[in-house]
Amino acid sequence: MPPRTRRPQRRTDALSRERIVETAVELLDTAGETGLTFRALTERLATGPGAIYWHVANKGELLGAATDAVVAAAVTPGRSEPTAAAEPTGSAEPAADTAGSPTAQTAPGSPQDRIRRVALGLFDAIEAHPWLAPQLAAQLSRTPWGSVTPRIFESVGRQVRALGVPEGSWFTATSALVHYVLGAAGQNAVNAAHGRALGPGLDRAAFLDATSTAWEELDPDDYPFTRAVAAQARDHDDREQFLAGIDLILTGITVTAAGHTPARAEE
Amino acid sequence: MPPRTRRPQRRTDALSRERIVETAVELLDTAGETGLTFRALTERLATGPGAIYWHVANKGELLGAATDAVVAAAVTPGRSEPTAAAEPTGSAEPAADTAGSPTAQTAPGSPQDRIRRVALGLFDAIEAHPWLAPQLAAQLSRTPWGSVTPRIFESVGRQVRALGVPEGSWFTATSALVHYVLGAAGQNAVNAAHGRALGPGLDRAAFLDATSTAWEELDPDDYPFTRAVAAQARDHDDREQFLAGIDLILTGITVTAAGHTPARAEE
DNA sequence: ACCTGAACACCGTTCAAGT
DNA sequence: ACCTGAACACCGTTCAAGT
Repeated sequence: MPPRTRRPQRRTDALSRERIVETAVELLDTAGETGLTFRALTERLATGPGAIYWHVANKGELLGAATDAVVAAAVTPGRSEPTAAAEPTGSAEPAADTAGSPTAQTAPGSPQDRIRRVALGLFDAIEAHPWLAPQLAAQLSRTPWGSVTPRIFESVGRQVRALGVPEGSWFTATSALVHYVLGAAGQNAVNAAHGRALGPGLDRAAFLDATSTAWEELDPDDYPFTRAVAAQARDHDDREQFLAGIDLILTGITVTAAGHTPARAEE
Repeated sequence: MPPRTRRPQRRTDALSRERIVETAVELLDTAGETGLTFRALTERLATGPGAIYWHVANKGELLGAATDAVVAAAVTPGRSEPTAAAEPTGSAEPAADTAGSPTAQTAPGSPQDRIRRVALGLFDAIEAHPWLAPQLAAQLSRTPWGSVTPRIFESVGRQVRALGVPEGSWFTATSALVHYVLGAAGQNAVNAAHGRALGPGLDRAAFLDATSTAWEELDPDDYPFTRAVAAQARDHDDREQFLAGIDLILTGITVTAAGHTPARAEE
Protein backbone atom coordinates (compact mmCIF):
# COMPACT_ATOMS: atom_id res chain seq x y z
CA MET A 1 0.00 0.00 0.00
CA PRO A 2 1.71 3.19 -1.15
CA PRO A 3 1.26 6.39 0.84
CA ARG A 4 -1.52 8.62 -0.38
CA THR A 5 0.76 11.25 -1.88
CA ARG A 6 -1.13 11.05 -5.19
CA ARG A 7 -4.48 12.75 -5.22
CA PRO A 8 -7.00 9.96 -5.38
CA GLN A 9 -9.24 11.67 -7.93
CA ARG A 10 -8.27 13.51 -11.06
CA ARG A 11 -11.44 13.38 -13.05
CA THR A 12 -10.25 16.21 -15.27
CA ASP A 13 -10.28 14.60 -18.70
CA ALA A 14 -12.27 11.55 -19.72
CA LEU A 15 -10.87 8.06 -19.78
CA SER A 16 -9.37 7.00 -23.08
CA ARG A 17 -7.34 4.14 -24.41
CA GLU A 18 -4.41 6.51 -24.83
CA ARG A 19 -4.55 7.67 -21.25
CA ILE A 20 -4.75 4.08 -20.04
CA VAL A 21 -1.72 3.02 -22.06
CA GLU A 22 0.16 6.08 -20.86
CA THR A 23 -0.56 5.24 -17.25
CA ALA A 24 0.42 1.63 -17.87
CA VAL A 25 3.85 2.73 -19.10
CA GLU A 26 4.20 4.98 -16.06
CA LEU A 27 3.38 2.08 -13.79
CA LEU A 28 5.79 -0.25 -15.56
CA ASP A 29 8.58 2.30 -15.34
CA THR A 30 7.91 3.08 -11.72
CA ALA A 31 7.07 -0.25 -10.21
CA GLY A 32 8.47 -2.76 -12.68
CA GLU A 33 6.77 -5.59 -14.49
CA THR A 34 4.85 -6.71 -11.44
CA GLY A 35 3.68 -3.16 -10.83
CA LEU A 36 1.19 -3.15 -13.66
CA THR A 37 -2.05 -4.46 -12.17
CA PHE A 38 -5.62 -3.52 -12.84
CA ARG A 39 -6.00 -2.45 -9.21
CA ALA A 40 -3.07 -0.03 -9.45
CA LEU A 41 -4.43 1.15 -12.77
CA THR A 42 -7.93 1.78 -11.45
CA GLU A 43 -6.54 3.61 -8.46
CA ARG A 44 -4.41 5.95 -10.56
CA LEU A 45 -7.19 6.56 -13.02
CA ALA A 46 -9.85 6.75 -10.33
CA THR A 47 -12.20 4.30 -12.01
CA GLY A 48 -13.32 0.71 -11.82
CA PRO A 49 -11.90 -2.23 -13.74
CA GLY A 50 -14.94 -2.31 -16.03
CA ALA A 51 -14.08 1.10 -17.39
CA ILE A 52 -10.62 -0.08 -18.41
CA TYR A 53 -12.04 -3.21 -19.99
CA TRP A 54 -14.28 -1.08 -22.13
CA HIS A 55 -11.20 0.47 -23.78
CA VAL A 56 -8.86 -2.51 -23.71
CA ALA A 57 -9.58 -6.19 -24.34
CA ASN A 58 -7.30 -7.65 -21.67
CA LYS A 59 -3.95 -7.30 -19.98
CA GLY A 60 -2.06 -8.82 -22.88
CA GLU A 61 -3.38 -6.22 -25.28
CA LEU A 62 -2.54 -3.49 -22.80
CA LEU A 63 1.05 -4.72 -22.50
CA GLY A 64 1.27 -4.89 -26.28
CA ALA A 65 0.01 -1.34 -26.65
CA ALA A 66 2.47 -0.11 -24.03
CA THR A 67 5.32 -1.88 -25.82
CA ASP A 68 4.29 -0.48 -29.17
CA ALA A 69 4.00 3.06 -27.84
CA VAL A 70 7.53 3.02 -26.42
CA VAL A 71 9.01 1.37 -29.52
CA ALA A 72 7.28 3.82 -31.82
CA ALA A 73 8.69 6.74 -29.87
CA ALA A 74 12.16 5.21 -29.91
CA VAL A 75 12.26 4.33 -33.58
CA THR A 76 10.62 7.44 -34.99
CA PRO A 77 13.42 10.01 -35.37
CA GLY A 78 13.09 13.40 -33.72
CA ARG A 79 10.20 12.35 -31.54
CA SER A 80 10.68 12.18 -27.81
CA GLU A 81 8.52 9.93 -25.72
CA PRO A 82 5.28 11.48 -24.49
CA THR A 83 4.71 8.61 -22.12
CA ALA A 84 5.62 10.03 -18.76
CA ALA A 85 4.24 13.50 -19.44
CA ALA A 86 0.57 13.96 -18.67
CA GLU A 87 -0.01 16.82 -21.08
CA PRO A 88 -0.25 16.12 -24.82
CA THR A 89 2.93 16.73 -26.77
CA GLY A 90 2.98 20.20 -28.24
CA SER A 91 5.79 21.29 -30.56
CA ALA A 92 8.55 20.00 -28.33
CA GLU A 93 12.06 20.45 -29.63
CA PRO A 94 14.12 17.29 -29.89
CA ALA A 95 16.49 16.81 -26.98
CA ALA A 96 20.17 17.46 -27.58
CA ASP A 97 21.83 14.42 -29.09
CA THR A 98 24.66 12.92 -27.12
CA ALA A 99 26.59 12.47 -30.33
CA GLY A 100 26.22 16.16 -31.08
CA SER A 101 24.60 15.64 -34.46
CA PRO A 102 21.47 17.68 -35.18
CA THR A 103 18.19 15.87 -35.75
CA ALA A 104 16.72 17.07 -39.01
CA GLN A 105 13.49 16.02 -40.72
CA THR A 106 15.35 13.69 -43.02
CA ALA A 107 17.97 12.02 -40.89
CA PRO A 108 21.46 13.03 -42.02
CA GLY A 109 24.57 10.94 -42.38
CA SER A 110 25.48 7.79 -44.23
CA PRO A 111 23.17 4.77 -44.22
CA GLN A 112 25.56 3.24 -41.70
CA ASP A 113 25.13 6.26 -39.46
CA ARG A 114 21.38 6.07 -39.70
CA ILE A 115 21.34 2.38 -38.89
CA ARG A 116 23.47 3.07 -35.83
CA ARG A 117 21.08 5.81 -34.80
CA VAL A 118 17.99 3.61 -35.10
CA ALA A 119 19.73 0.83 -33.22
CA LEU A 120 20.85 3.16 -30.45
CA GLY A 121 17.32 4.50 -30.20
CA LEU A 122 16.00 1.07 -29.37
CA PHE A 123 18.98 0.35 -27.15
CA ASP A 124 18.33 3.46 -25.10
CA ALA A 125 14.61 2.81 -24.95
CA ILE A 126 15.23 -0.60 -23.43
CA GLU A 127 17.63 0.93 -20.97
CA ALA A 128 15.04 3.50 -19.98
CA HIS A 129 12.27 0.89 -19.77
CA PRO A 130 13.81 -2.35 -18.51
CA TRP A 131 10.48 -4.16 -18.72
CA LEU A 132 10.65 -3.70 -22.49
CA ALA A 133 13.20 -6.43 -23.17
CA PRO A 134 11.26 -9.55 -22.18
CA GLN A 135 8.09 -7.87 -23.37
CA LEU A 136 9.59 -7.36 -26.79
CA ALA A 137 10.62 -10.99 -26.98
CA ALA A 138 7.17 -12.13 -25.94
CA GLN A 139 5.55 -9.71 -28.35
CA LEU A 140 7.67 -10.72 -31.31
CA SER A 141 7.40 -14.42 -30.77
CA ARG A 142 3.66 -14.28 -30.40
CA THR A 143 2.47 -11.82 -33.02
CA PRO A 144 5.09 -10.82 -35.61
CA TRP A 145 2.27 -9.41 -37.71
CA GLY A 146 1.70 -6.85 -34.97
CA SER A 147 2.90 -3.30 -35.30
CA VAL A 148 6.16 -3.64 -33.41
CA THR A 149 8.12 -5.82 -35.80
CA PRO A 150 7.27 -3.94 -39.01
CA ARG A 151 8.16 -0.67 -37.32
CA ILE A 152 11.67 -1.79 -36.44
CA PHE A 153 12.09 -3.72 -39.67
CA GLU A 154 11.11 -0.76 -41.80
CA SER A 155 13.48 1.70 -40.12
CA VAL A 156 16.45 -0.59 -40.50
CA GLY A 157 15.50 -1.97 -43.91
CA ARG A 158 15.36 1.41 -45.64
CA GLN A 159 18.97 2.00 -44.70
CA VAL A 160 19.99 -1.46 -45.84
CA ARG A 161 18.49 -0.64 -49.21
CA ALA A 162 20.33 2.69 -49.21
CA LEU A 163 23.51 0.76 -48.52
CA GLY A 164 23.34 -0.68 -52.03
CA VAL A 165 22.68 -4.25 -50.93
CA PRO A 166 21.24 -6.28 -53.83
CA GLU A 167 17.50 -6.79 -53.52
CA GLY A 168 17.81 -10.55 -53.10
CA SER A 169 19.72 -9.99 -49.83
CA TRP A 170 17.49 -7.32 -48.33
CA PHE A 171 15.57 -9.68 -46.12
CA THR A 172 18.63 -11.56 -44.89
CA ALA A 173 20.67 -8.45 -44.14
CA THR A 174 17.84 -6.61 -42.44
CA SER A 175 16.86 -9.65 -40.39
CA ALA A 176 20.42 -10.09 -39.19
CA LEU A 177 20.62 -6.49 -38.02
CA VAL A 178 17.22 -6.51 -36.35
CA HIS A 179 17.87 -9.80 -34.58
CA TYR A 180 21.19 -8.55 -33.30
CA VAL A 181 19.70 -5.30 -32.05
CA LEU A 182 16.90 -7.07 -30.22
CA GLY A 183 19.20 -9.66 -28.70
CA ALA A 184 21.83 -7.16 -27.61
CA ALA A 185 19.38 -4.61 -26.31
CA GLY A 186 17.60 -7.29 -24.35
CA GLN A 187 20.75 -8.51 -22.77
CA ASN A 188 21.93 -5.05 -21.85
CA ALA A 189 18.63 -3.98 -20.38
CA VAL A 190 19.81 -5.15 -17.02
CA ASN A 191 22.29 -2.33 -16.67
CA ALA A 192 19.50 0.14 -16.32
CA ALA A 193 17.47 -1.97 -13.95
CA HIS A 194 18.19 -0.12 -10.78
CA GLY A 195 19.57 -3.11 -9.02
CA ARG A 196 16.12 -4.53 -8.49
CA ALA A 197 17.50 -7.89 -7.51
CA LEU A 198 20.65 -6.46 -6.04
CA GLY A 199 19.42 -4.02 -3.49
CA PRO A 200 19.43 -0.24 -3.80
CA GLY A 201 22.52 1.84 -4.35
CA LEU A 202 24.13 -0.75 -6.58
CA ASP A 203 24.65 1.18 -9.77
CA ARG A 204 25.68 0.33 -13.29
CA ALA A 205 29.41 0.10 -12.65
CA ALA A 206 29.01 -1.96 -9.53
CA PHE A 207 26.68 -4.27 -11.38
CA LEU A 208 29.14 -4.87 -14.19
CA ASP A 209 31.78 -5.47 -11.59
CA ALA A 210 29.62 -8.03 -9.82
CA THR A 211 28.90 -9.82 -13.08
CA SER A 212 32.50 -10.11 -14.18
CA THR A 213 33.52 -11.17 -10.68
CA ALA A 214 30.93 -13.94 -10.88
CA TRP A 215 32.39 -14.96 -14.23
CA GLU A 216 35.88 -15.05 -12.82
CA GLU A 217 34.73 -17.47 -10.15
CA LEU A 218 33.42 -20.03 -12.62
CA ASP A 219 34.93 -23.49 -12.82
CA PRO A 220 38.28 -23.21 -14.69
CA ASP A 221 37.73 -26.56 -16.36
CA ASP A 222 34.23 -25.83 -17.66
CA TYR A 223 34.55 -22.13 -18.43
CA PRO A 224 38.11 -21.26 -19.51
CA PHE A 225 37.01 -18.80 -22.20
CA THR A 226 34.42 -16.97 -20.14
CA ARG A 227 36.92 -16.58 -17.31
CA ALA A 228 39.58 -15.27 -19.67
CA VAL A 229 37.18 -12.69 -21.03
CA ALA A 230 35.78 -11.58 -17.66
CA ALA A 231 38.25 -8.71 -17.42
CA GLN A 232 37.19 -7.35 -20.79
CA ALA A 233 33.60 -7.62 -19.67
CA ARG A 234 34.31 -5.60 -16.55
CA ASP A 235 35.38 -2.35 -18.16
CA HIS A 236 33.55 -2.48 -21.47
CA ASP A 237 31.19 0.33 -22.39
CA ASP A 238 27.75 -0.98 -23.26
CA ARG A 239 27.01 1.42 -26.07
CA GLU A 240 30.46 1.14 -27.62
CA GLN A 241 30.21 -2.61 -27.45
CA PHE A 242 26.77 -2.52 -28.97
CA LEU A 243 27.92 -0.31 -31.84
CA ALA A 244 30.98 -2.48 -32.42
CA GLY A 245 28.62 -5.39 -33.01
CA ILE A 246 26.57 -3.33 -35.46
CA ASP A 247 29.74 -2.47 -37.34
CA LEU A 248 30.76 -6.12 -37.45
CA ILE A 249 27.47 -6.98 -39.14
CA LEU A 250 27.62 -3.97 -41.45
CA THR A 251 31.06 -5.10 -42.52
CA GLY A 252 29.76 -8.57 -43.16
CA ILE A 253 26.86 -7.18 -45.18
CA THR A 254 28.93 -4.92 -47.40
CA VAL A 255 31.67 -7.48 -47.94
CA THR A 256 29.15 -10.19 -48.75
CA ALA A 257 27.25 -7.85 -51.07
CA ALA A 258 30.55 -7.28 -52.89
CA GLY A 259 30.57 -11.01 -53.61
CA HIS A 260 33.32 -12.29 -51.36
CA THR A 261 31.44 -14.41 -48.80
CA PRO A 262 34.69 -15.41 -47.07
CA ALA A 263 33.01 -17.16 -44.13
CA ARG A 264 31.89 -20.07 -46.28
CA ALA A 265 34.66 -19.80 -48.87
CA GLU A 266 37.38 -20.34 -46.29
CA GLU A 267 36.40 -23.86 -45.38
CA MET B 1 -10.35 -29.29 -15.13
CA PRO B 2 -8.65 -31.87 -17.34
CA PRO B 3 -10.09 -35.37 -17.62
CA ARG B 4 -8.61 -37.86 -15.23
CA THR B 5 -6.62 -39.70 -17.84
CA ARG B 6 -3.45 -39.35 -15.78
CA ARG B 7 -3.21 -41.61 -12.78
CA PRO B 8 -3.55 -39.31 -9.82
CA GLN B 9 -0.86 -40.98 -7.75
CA ARG B 10 2.56 -42.14 -8.86
CA ARG B 11 4.39 -42.24 -5.57
CA THR B 12 7.09 -44.42 -7.05
CA ASP B 13 10.22 -42.35 -6.47
CA ALA B 14 10.64 -39.57 -3.94
CA LEU B 15 10.22 -35.91 -4.74
CA SER B 16 13.36 -34.10 -5.79
CA ARG B 17 14.32 -30.77 -7.24
CA GLU B 18 15.26 -32.53 -10.45
CA ARG B 19 11.90 -34.23 -10.76
CA ILE B 20 10.12 -30.96 -10.08
CA VAL B 21 12.08 -29.11 -12.75
CA GLU B 22 11.50 -31.97 -15.16
CA THR B 23 7.76 -31.81 -14.59
CA ALA B 24 7.82 -28.04 -14.95
CA VAL B 25 9.38 -28.36 -18.41
CA GLU B 26 6.77 -30.96 -19.32
CA LEU B 27 4.02 -28.63 -18.22
CA LEU B 28 5.49 -25.68 -20.11
CA ASP B 29 5.82 -27.74 -23.27
CA THR B 30 2.35 -29.16 -23.00
CA ALA B 31 0.27 -26.27 -21.77
CA GLY B 32 2.38 -23.22 -22.58
CA GLU B 33 3.63 -20.47 -20.34
CA THR B 34 0.35 -20.17 -18.48
CA GLY B 35 0.26 -23.92 -17.93
CA LEU B 36 2.94 -23.89 -15.27
CA THR B 37 1.11 -23.40 -11.98
CA PHE B 38 1.74 -24.80 -8.56
CA ARG B 39 -1.66 -26.47 -8.63
CA ALA B 40 -0.90 -28.30 -11.86
CA LEU B 41 2.50 -29.17 -10.48
CA THR B 42 1.14 -30.55 -7.22
CA GLU B 43 -1.45 -32.57 -9.13
CA ARG B 44 1.09 -34.17 -11.43
CA LEU B 45 3.50 -34.85 -8.60
CA ALA B 46 0.74 -35.90 -6.22
CA THR B 47 1.89 -33.64 -3.40
CA GLY B 48 1.06 -30.34 -1.74
CA PRO B 49 2.57 -26.95 -2.54
CA GLY B 50 4.64 -27.01 0.62
CA ALA B 51 6.59 -30.01 -0.65
CA ILE B 52 7.57 -28.10 -3.77
CA TYR B 53 8.55 -25.06 -1.77
CA TRP B 54 10.88 -27.18 0.24
CA HIS B 55 12.92 -27.93 -2.90
CA VAL B 56 12.47 -24.63 -4.73
CA ALA B 57 12.47 -21.08 -3.41
CA ASN B 58 9.70 -19.70 -5.61
CA LYS B 59 8.23 -19.74 -9.09
CA GLY B 60 10.93 -17.51 -10.51
CA GLU B 61 13.66 -19.88 -9.44
CA LEU B 62 11.71 -22.79 -10.87
CA LEU B 63 11.39 -21.04 -14.23
CA GLY B 64 15.07 -20.25 -14.16
CA ALA B 65 15.97 -23.86 -13.45
CA ALA B 66 13.70 -25.07 -16.25
CA THR B 67 15.31 -22.60 -18.66
CA ASP B 68 18.80 -23.61 -17.61
CA ALA B 69 18.04 -27.32 -17.97
CA VAL B 70 16.81 -26.92 -21.53
CA VAL B 71 19.65 -24.59 -22.53
CA ALA B 72 22.24 -26.91 -21.05
CA ALA B 73 20.86 -29.83 -23.01
CA ALA B 74 20.81 -27.76 -26.19
CA VAL B 75 24.29 -26.32 -25.90
CA THR B 76 26.12 -29.40 -24.67
CA PRO B 77 27.02 -31.40 -27.79
CA GLY B 78 25.89 -35.00 -28.06
CA ARG B 79 23.46 -34.75 -25.23
CA SER B 80 19.78 -35.06 -25.98
CA GLU B 81 17.20 -33.57 -23.68
CA PRO B 82 16.03 -35.81 -20.85
CA THR B 83 13.14 -33.48 -20.08
CA ALA B 84 10.14 -35.31 -21.47
CA ALA B 85 11.32 -38.76 -20.50
CA ALA B 86 10.35 -39.88 -17.02
CA GLU B 87 13.13 -42.41 -16.61
CA PRO B 88 16.61 -41.14 -15.79
CA THR B 89 18.98 -40.91 -18.75
CA GLY B 90 21.01 -44.04 -19.07
CA SER B 91 23.60 -44.38 -21.81
CA ALA B 92 21.35 -43.07 -24.56
CA GLU B 93 22.89 -42.82 -27.97
CA PRO B 94 22.72 -39.39 -29.55
CA ALA B 95 19.86 -39.02 -32.01
CA ALA B 96 20.70 -39.02 -35.70
CA ASP B 97 21.75 -35.55 -36.80
CA THR B 98 19.60 -33.94 -39.46
CA ALA B 99 22.72 -32.70 -41.17
CA GLY B 100 24.06 -36.24 -41.31
CA SER B 101 27.30 -35.47 -39.54
CA PRO B 102 28.31 -37.82 -36.73
CA THR B 103 28.49 -36.45 -33.20
CA ALA B 104 31.89 -37.28 -31.77
CA GLN B 105 33.28 -36.47 -28.34
CA THR B 106 35.21 -33.52 -29.68
CA ALA B 107 32.98 -31.79 -32.16
CA PRO B 108 34.43 -32.02 -35.65
CA GLY B 109 34.57 -29.43 -38.39
CA SER B 110 35.95 -25.92 -38.68
CA PRO B 111 35.33 -23.35 -35.94
CA GLN B 112 32.72 -21.85 -38.25
CA ASP B 113 30.98 -25.21 -38.45
CA ARG B 114 31.02 -25.61 -34.71
CA ILE B 115 29.63 -22.14 -34.18
CA ARG B 116 26.83 -22.94 -36.58
CA ARG B 117 26.14 -26.16 -34.71
CA VAL B 118 25.94 -24.47 -31.32
CA ALA B 119 23.71 -21.76 -32.75
CA LEU B 120 21.41 -24.27 -34.39
CA GLY B 121 21.23 -26.19 -31.15
CA LEU B 122 19.80 -23.18 -29.38
CA PHE B 123 17.63 -22.34 -32.36
CA ASP B 124 16.07 -25.78 -32.35
CA ALA B 125 15.64 -25.78 -28.58
CA ILE B 126 13.64 -22.58 -28.78
CA GLU B 127 11.57 -24.05 -31.56
CA ALA B 128 10.88 -27.14 -29.49
CA HIS B 129 10.13 -25.08 -26.37
CA PRO B 130 8.44 -21.85 -27.48
CA TRP B 131 8.18 -20.61 -23.90
CA LEU B 132 11.98 -20.45 -23.87
CA ALA B 133 12.33 -17.28 -25.90
CA PRO B 134 10.74 -14.70 -23.59
CA GLN B 135 12.05 -16.68 -20.63
CA LEU B 136 15.57 -16.42 -21.95
CA ALA B 137 15.21 -12.69 -22.40
CA ALA B 138 13.84 -12.30 -18.90
CA GLN B 139 16.52 -14.55 -17.50
CA LEU B 140 19.38 -12.78 -19.21
CA SER B 141 18.23 -9.28 -18.42
CA ARG B 142 17.72 -10.11 -14.76
CA THR B 143 20.65 -12.27 -13.77
CA PRO B 144 23.47 -12.46 -16.32
CA TRP B 145 25.64 -13.94 -13.61
CA GLY B 146 23.36 -16.96 -13.64
CA SER B 147 24.32 -20.15 -15.34
CA VAL B 148 22.55 -19.59 -18.66
CA THR B 149 24.64 -16.78 -20.09
CA PRO B 150 28.07 -18.26 -19.31
CA ARG B 151 26.98 -21.56 -20.81
CA ILE B 152 26.10 -20.02 -24.16
CA PHE B 153 28.96 -17.58 -24.04
CA GLU B 154 31.51 -20.29 -23.39
CA SER B 155 30.37 -22.56 -26.22
CA VAL B 156 30.51 -19.78 -28.77
CA GLY B 157 33.58 -18.08 -27.37
CA ARG B 158 35.83 -21.11 -27.64
CA GLN B 159 35.18 -21.25 -31.35
CA VAL B 160 35.77 -17.53 -31.74
CA ARG B 161 39.16 -18.07 -30.14
CA ALA B 162 39.81 -21.00 -32.47
CA LEU B 163 38.95 -18.71 -35.35
CA GLY B 164 42.17 -16.79 -34.74
CA VAL B 165 40.47 -13.60 -33.60
CA PRO B 166 42.95 -11.41 -31.66
CA GLU B 167 42.38 -11.57 -27.92
CA GLY B 168 41.37 -7.92 -27.67
CA SER B 169 38.33 -8.66 -29.85
CA TRP B 170 37.17 -11.86 -28.19
CA PHE B 171 34.52 -10.22 -26.10
CA THR B 172 33.13 -8.08 -28.90
CA ALA B 173 33.00 -10.87 -31.45
CA THR B 174 31.48 -13.41 -29.07
CA SER B 175 28.93 -10.92 -27.78
CA ALA B 176 27.84 -10.09 -31.32
CA LEU B 177 27.27 -13.74 -32.14
CA VAL B 178 25.47 -14.54 -28.91
CA HIS B 179 23.23 -11.50 -29.19
CA TYR B 180 22.32 -12.37 -32.73
CA VAL B 181 21.55 -15.97 -31.86
CA LEU B 182 19.32 -15.00 -28.95
CA GLY B 183 17.52 -12.33 -30.93
CA ALA B 184 16.98 -14.49 -33.99
CA ALA B 185 15.99 -17.59 -32.08
CA GLY B 186 13.53 -15.58 -30.04
CA GLN B 187 11.92 -14.09 -33.07
CA ASN B 188 11.65 -17.41 -34.83
CA ALA B 189 10.23 -19.23 -31.85
CA VAL B 190 6.76 -18.45 -33.08
CA ASN B 191 7.00 -20.81 -36.00
CA ALA B 192 6.93 -23.75 -33.69
CA ALA B 193 4.17 -22.42 -31.51
CA HIS B 194 1.37 -24.59 -32.71
CA GLY B 195 -0.82 -21.72 -33.73
CA ARG B 196 -1.73 -21.03 -30.12
CA ALA B 197 -3.16 -17.63 -30.99
CA LEU B 198 -4.24 -18.70 -34.44
CA GLY B 199 -6.43 -21.67 -33.84
CA PRO B 200 -5.49 -25.28 -34.39
CA GLY B 201 -4.45 -26.70 -37.73
CA LEU B 202 -2.58 -23.58 -38.72
CA ASP B 203 0.88 -24.90 -39.30
CA ARG B 204 4.25 -23.39 -39.92
CA ALA B 205 3.79 -22.64 -43.61
CA ALA B 206 0.35 -21.18 -43.11
CA PHE B 207 1.70 -19.05 -40.34
CA LEU B 208 4.48 -17.63 -42.46
CA ASP B 209 1.95 -16.99 -45.16
CA ALA B 210 -0.31 -15.12 -42.77
CA THR B 211 2.57 -13.00 -41.56
CA SER B 212 3.74 -11.94 -44.96
CA THR B 213 0.18 -11.30 -46.05
CA ALA B 214 -0.19 -8.99 -43.08
CA TRP B 215 3.00 -7.24 -44.12
CA GLU B 216 1.75 -6.81 -47.65
CA GLU B 217 -1.34 -5.06 -46.34
CA LEU B 218 0.63 -2.40 -44.48
CA ASP B 219 0.32 1.27 -45.43
CA PRO B 220 2.36 1.83 -48.64
CA ASP B 221 3.43 5.28 -47.45
CA ASP B 222 4.68 4.19 -44.04
CA TYR B 223 6.05 0.74 -44.86
CA PRO B 224 7.43 0.65 -48.41
CA PHE B 225 10.42 -1.51 -47.55
CA THR B 226 8.61 -4.04 -45.42
CA ARG B 227 5.98 -4.46 -48.15
CA ALA B 228 8.64 -4.92 -50.78
CA VAL B 229 10.29 -7.62 -48.72
CA ALA B 230 7.09 -9.45 -47.75
CA ALA B 231 7.42 -11.88 -50.65
CA GLN B 232 10.94 -12.86 -49.57
CA ALA B 233 9.61 -13.35 -46.07
CA ARG B 234 6.90 -15.69 -47.31
CA ASP B 235 9.06 -18.42 -48.71
CA HIS B 236 12.22 -18.10 -46.68
CA ASP B 237 13.48 -21.07 -44.74
CA ASP B 238 13.97 -20.23 -41.09
CA ARG B 239 17.09 -22.26 -40.52
CA GLU B 240 18.74 -21.16 -43.77
CA GLN B 241 17.95 -17.57 -42.95
CA PHE B 242 19.30 -18.01 -39.47
CA LEU B 243 22.55 -19.51 -40.74
CA ALA B 244 22.91 -16.80 -43.38
CA GLY B 245 22.89 -14.27 -40.55
CA ILE B 246 25.54 -16.23 -38.69
CA ASP B 247 27.70 -16.25 -41.81
CA LEU B 248 27.26 -12.51 -42.23
CA ILE B 249 28.62 -11.96 -38.74
CA LEU B 250 31.40 -14.52 -39.18
CA THR B 251 32.42 -12.67 -42.33
CA GLY B 252 32.43 -9.41 -40.43
CA ILE B 253 34.51 -10.93 -37.66
CA THR B 254 37.15 -12.47 -39.90
CA VAL B 255 37.42 -9.43 -42.17
CA THR B 256 37.64 -7.08 -39.19
CA ALA B 257 40.21 -9.32 -37.53
CA ALA B 258 42.27 -9.04 -40.72
CA GLY B 259 42.40 -5.30 -40.10
CA HIS B 260 40.10 -3.96 -42.78
CA THR B 261 37.14 -2.60 -40.78
CA PRO B 262 35.45 -1.33 -43.94
CA ALA B 263 32.19 -0.36 -42.24
CA ARG B 264 33.75 2.62 -40.52
CA ALA B 265 36.49 3.22 -43.08
CA GLU B 266 34.03 3.79 -45.90
CA GLU B 267 32.48 6.90 -44.48
C1' DA C 1 14.73 -33.88 7.01
C1' DC C 2 10.86 -33.95 4.33
C1' DC C 3 6.02 -33.51 3.42
C1' DT C 4 0.72 -32.17 4.14
C1' DG C 5 -2.98 -29.10 3.13
C1' DA C 6 -5.87 -25.44 4.86
C1' DA C 7 -5.61 -20.58 4.70
C1' DC C 8 -4.28 -15.81 3.06
C1' DA C 9 -3.61 -11.99 0.14
C1' DC C 10 -3.85 -10.80 -4.42
C1' DC C 11 -4.73 -11.16 -9.20
C1' DG C 12 -7.38 -10.81 -14.05
C1' DT C 13 -11.87 -10.79 -15.60
C1' DT C 14 -17.03 -10.65 -15.74
C1' DC C 15 -21.47 -8.61 -15.62
C1' DA C 16 -25.77 -6.74 -13.97
C1' DA C 17 -26.70 -2.28 -13.09
C1' DG C 18 -26.41 2.53 -13.60
C1' DT C 19 -25.96 7.19 -16.39
C1' DA D 1 -21.86 5.03 -25.38
C1' DC D 2 -19.42 4.87 -21.37
C1' DC D 3 -18.69 3.83 -16.60
C1' DT D 4 -19.44 1.52 -11.65
C1' DG D 5 -18.09 -1.94 -8.39
C1' DA D 6 -19.32 -6.24 -6.25
C1' DA D 7 -18.34 -10.90 -7.23
C1' DC D 8 -15.85 -15.07 -9.13
C1' DA D 9 -12.31 -18.22 -10.18
C1' DC D 10 -7.66 -18.70 -9.77
C1' DC D 11 -3.06 -17.76 -8.50
C1' DG D 12 1.66 -17.77 -5.58
C1' DT D 13 2.99 -18.30 -1.05
C1' DT D 14 2.90 -19.28 4.00
C1' DC D 15 2.89 -22.04 8.04
C1' DA D 16 1.35 -24.86 11.84
C1' DA D 17 1.17 -29.49 11.99
C1' DG D 18 2.47 -34.04 10.96
C1' DT D 19 6.01 -38.08 9.99
